[in-house]
Amino acid sequence: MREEYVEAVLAVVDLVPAGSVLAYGDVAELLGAGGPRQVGAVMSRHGGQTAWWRILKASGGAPEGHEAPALGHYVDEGTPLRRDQHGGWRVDMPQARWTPSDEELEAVEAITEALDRRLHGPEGPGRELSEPGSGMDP
DNA sequence: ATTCTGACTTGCT
DNA sequence: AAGCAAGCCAGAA
Repeated sequence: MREEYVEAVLAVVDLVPAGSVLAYGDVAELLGAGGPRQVGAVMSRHGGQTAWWRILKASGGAPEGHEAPALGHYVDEGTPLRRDQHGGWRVDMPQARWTPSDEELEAVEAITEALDRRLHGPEGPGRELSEPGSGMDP
């Protein structure tokens, strides 16, 4: 994926306050680009330098393969958790899910805007130039 | 072009 | 509540 997308995702992650979380799909939706799997891919490769535990599955489960350290952070930050039987736990999504304030929403918008600009280029995506040799004439 | 894979989601048993 | 299938989006082989 493009480097610009990676930076946009990480920027959003940095916006999430301690004690709150966002699902992969939520980030994708805020960004208006890519899907849950793309966000997951970004976190997998570049999440190390961020508060990666604040981005997780929509079901409330911690990032695949990182449940132990994630739990430590959740306890630290007082993230709402729910116990389930057999000693399992999961983040209480309805409570923990981050809902951006107006200002925060503005910041998010700034990010998506920058992303669109950098992704589609300073020129609009609506540009219709036909490249030489791209003709599909029979 | 086709197929496989993955820090995902949702809908249906 | 838990398991399964199908969708979904991009990158890699």
